[in-house]
Amino acid sequence: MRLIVARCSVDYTGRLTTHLPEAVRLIMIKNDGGVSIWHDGGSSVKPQNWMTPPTVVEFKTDDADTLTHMVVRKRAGATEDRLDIAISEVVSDVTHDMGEAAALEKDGVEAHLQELLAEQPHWCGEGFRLVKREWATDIGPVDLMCRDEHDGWVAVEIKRVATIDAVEQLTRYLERLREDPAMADCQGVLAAQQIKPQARVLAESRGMRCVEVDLAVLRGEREPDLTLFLV
Amino acid sequence: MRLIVARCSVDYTGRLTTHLPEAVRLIMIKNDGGVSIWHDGGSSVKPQNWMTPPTVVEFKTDDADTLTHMVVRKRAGATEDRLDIAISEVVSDVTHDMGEAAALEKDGVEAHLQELLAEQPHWCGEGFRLVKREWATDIGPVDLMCRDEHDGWVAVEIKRVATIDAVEQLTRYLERLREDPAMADCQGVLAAQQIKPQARVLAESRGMRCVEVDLAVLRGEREPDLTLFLV
DNA sequence: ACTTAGATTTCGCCG
DNA sequence: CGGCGAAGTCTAAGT
Repeated sequence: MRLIVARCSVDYTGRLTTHLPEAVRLIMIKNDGGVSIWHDGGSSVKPQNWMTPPTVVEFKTDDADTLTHMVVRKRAGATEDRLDIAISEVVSDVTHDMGEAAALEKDGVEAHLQELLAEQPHWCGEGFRLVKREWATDIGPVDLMCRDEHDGWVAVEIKRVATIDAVEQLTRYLERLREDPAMADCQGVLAAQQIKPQARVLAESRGMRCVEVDLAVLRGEREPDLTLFLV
Repeated sequence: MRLIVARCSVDYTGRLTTHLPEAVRLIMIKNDGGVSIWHDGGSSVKPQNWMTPPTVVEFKTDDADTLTHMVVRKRAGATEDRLDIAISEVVSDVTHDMGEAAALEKDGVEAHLQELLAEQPHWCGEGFRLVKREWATDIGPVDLMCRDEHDGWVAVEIKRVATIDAVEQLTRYLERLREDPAMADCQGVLAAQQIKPQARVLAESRGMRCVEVDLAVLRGEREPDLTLFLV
């Protein structure tokens, strides 16, 4: 990884056009050709400009061998994406070998939530039993297909954060499932760690039930809130 | 901006839990408290771990004054987000003053497309006249509200790339608008630089018209394709 | 190769 | 401050 701190201005042309006035910035160049440009202000997680691999990076120097321009190019279909970096002063220029990649291990994303709810479907509704995870339909898989206490079919859509899009998605699944006479009265449940108010309103107006689930409770790390039962 | 290159392992607990095995990485620390952690492999634009401001960053050193741990904390509602960085070797540790911020100037995003179509609504349909941009409904604003050559209402949804979500969005707007008897026969138009095939099929099955627009033509930089008229 | 859906999405606007 | 829509979204998985 090469890290250049330099006073520079940057122009990008590609999907859109942008310009960055001259300032001191960090230019991060990865071995795979990925380039990102950072300033101390602004976002901590999103660069001011960038180009993802595969790229061709060209360095231009003056007579004194000082870096004066960088051009980063990428083929983007018929046209070309281009990052032009004009450098007026190099403050620092170092390269570090970081060795091989070490992947990030995650726990607690939507897939994990689905596993836990598949094991404990009763959190989706009283007496629910799991029939199948990832129940295939021709418009995509239903996260959980269950039967309720009266043996009725229930399609469960799982999100970490449920927005109006999740309601639309579940609506499409239910429309399709109910075309089968055997599932004509299939119910819908939206299960999420967080359900946005508008999503809840839309879901309930369409007769779906909404369930907010707590990851810690699902993992058995914490008891569910018993207040309601104690009153 | 402080740039630390170090052999380290990282644990994050917050919205989810992650672990990064030991490797040499770049730790970028901004003056506002934002922290991001980078490796040479993987994404060029997204850090392996990060924490956005406001944060509290704590540096721990051993007897020889060598950096051994960093803890980055952030209040996140009731709980706390935490980034634990265990450092076994510091390769480099430099700080650069980058001066004041320099904002990014953009051109060519959806807002720009909307401006151009608002000025030249005939690209959305023969004889269209603009009534209002950002026509408010209680489920969000309609991009353009127009009247067609027969004085009929038309709701226009604008996207850079139109997917099935854009069709759903326009469908919701039309449902809501048509509840008003005066707009009971309001039509829908989906205008975009690119319309995905599945979105086009769904839109047309719902009686919406689809229009692909060319930014260069809208800007008057290029003549529309005249082939059809010359044949 | 293309499409779909998730993301610690992030970011910005508007109420 | 919360919700919603856009993003040069990016990225991984499935077809």
